[in-house]
Amino acid sequence: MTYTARIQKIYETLYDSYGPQGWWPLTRSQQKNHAHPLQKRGYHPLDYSLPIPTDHHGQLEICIGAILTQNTSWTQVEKVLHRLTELQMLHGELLLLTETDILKEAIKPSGYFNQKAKKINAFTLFFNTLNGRIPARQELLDIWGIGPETADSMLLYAFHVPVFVVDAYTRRIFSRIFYAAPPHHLQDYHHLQHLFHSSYDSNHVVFKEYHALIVQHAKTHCKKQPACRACPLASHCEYPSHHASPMENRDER
DNA sequence: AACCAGGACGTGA
DNA sequence: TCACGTCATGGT
Repeated sequence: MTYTARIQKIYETLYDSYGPQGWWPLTRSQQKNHAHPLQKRGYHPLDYSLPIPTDHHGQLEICIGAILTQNTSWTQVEKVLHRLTELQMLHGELLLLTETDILKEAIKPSGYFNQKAKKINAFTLFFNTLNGRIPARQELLDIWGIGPETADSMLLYAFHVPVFVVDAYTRRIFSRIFYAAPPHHLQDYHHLQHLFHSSYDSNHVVFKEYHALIVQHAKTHCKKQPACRACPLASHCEYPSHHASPMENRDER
């Protein structure tokens, strides 16, 4: 079985198991149609058109969220985004007028507030020059504080550019799935990204859903200490789960 | 009470 | 290039 076929099969399985994820969450997204009853606020499953290109506020919110969530849990970022919304600070111009100390205080719950305030400022300066234009990937990477994952998250979820987002979860899950016969350079961002790009033809819908499903799967089953019991990917995975947890750190102590 | 969370940057070899 | 230290808060 080719890697492409496996990548595609794994996507189908994840989608069947967890369903459409409705990423990226937007605080102001009012879902049209009748949404699923117990759906979390802000998520918009099966609506891949959000944010619409003229919704600069939504675009900015996603980009700021992408910066804030660097090495930080999303629940902390949600708190900050709601604080920023109530303070009416999620606007490109107002954000730059805000005192640095005020901004730092507002984003404190999401951690790294000194670095992230600087990153938000650097990005907002650039964002305000866009005027609705879609940025090039390299333009984003040239901004201080924006690396490959943050840039691709912005491109995919705020601007609907078909790029696959690789994160720590992606590496963890697929280093286990390809445990026995790993593709070369599985740890490298762009090599891993290419594996997904070559499996789909610039499909922003699949890329949005796939990354979100990976996050969901990493949180429920493929955790740092894996919970392989009832794992939906068990039949696709080469990781030797049966002697996983107790023996893993046997050389410690 | 360590460990983890939707990374990126600066440094030295 | 690349491994490693640093950045910070809150939840488990």
